[in-house]
Amino acid sequence: MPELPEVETVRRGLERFVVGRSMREVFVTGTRSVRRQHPDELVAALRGRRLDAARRWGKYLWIALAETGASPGPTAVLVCHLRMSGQLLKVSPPLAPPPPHTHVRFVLDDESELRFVDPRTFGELFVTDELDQAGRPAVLAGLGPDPLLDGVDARRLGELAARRRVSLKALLLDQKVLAGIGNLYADEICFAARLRPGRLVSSLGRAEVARLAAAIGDVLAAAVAARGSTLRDARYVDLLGEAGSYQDHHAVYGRAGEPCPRCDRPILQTRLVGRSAHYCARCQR
DNA sequence: AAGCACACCTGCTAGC
DNA sequence: TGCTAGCAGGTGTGCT
Repeated sequence: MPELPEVETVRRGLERFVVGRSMREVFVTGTRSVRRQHPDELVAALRGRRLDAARRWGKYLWIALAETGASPGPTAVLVCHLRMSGQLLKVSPPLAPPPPHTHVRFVLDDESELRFVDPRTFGELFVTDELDQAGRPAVLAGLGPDPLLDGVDARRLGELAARRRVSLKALLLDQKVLAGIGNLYADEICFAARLRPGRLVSSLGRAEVARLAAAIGDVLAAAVAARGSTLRDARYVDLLGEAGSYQDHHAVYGRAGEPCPRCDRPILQTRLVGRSAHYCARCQR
């Protein structure tokens, strides 16, 4: 499931292999992946545009568009969210036929193709020209700070935690609090912070909040360095189809019954805010 | 106001 | 062996 580290890895791939190219043609099939606007509108906004930059905020990804040749036209961006099963893949010639669940194809000016593949069709693409002063899509204004781009403010986190009656798991998953953490990294962060995912956040002490803030930054940075997590069943791969390696460093996620890497007691699995949660009852309080 | 359950999907897996 | 029910989860919506 693409979360911040996976989306960041895809972004870096776009920056390296796609930025600077132009879109020769765009093909949209099906009705699910482009649903905020008519596909014709998206195609018209993209055709002939140069891909100028790749940016990210939480799990949202976008590509800044520029006119080719002539003076810079009105700035617009192509926004993408991979949700559960979305992939952006760059395929160079000779072009294999698009795999099943390929919903959008961008033909680039070097004869390569960027593809949006998404079996579960939760992911989406849209074009917008409504940007804030920092050049971010205005529709994303509700997102909280990005832990990687903005850092984690322990004081703000502590103040938020003090006045909310939710579990730590729910707080970490709330994209208005911090943007980019999903179910997998929420569990890994809780383990690194030695806090149970079910802990009520209003009960956290100052030292515990400090541990939490540090763990958020540490876990996400390590996961980005490992190019994200590719699970057995999940289909996350980077722009060129390469798997990540952070799954080899998971302490708790998907490891129910296996020994805790710190104390050897079996990892427990439970259910919290409708999600699976994994933790060590001895190491996490 | 804020927290919660549910819908949206398809592929995989456990269990019969 | 073959079928099916259940599970996986990010976000938006609607209910309590």
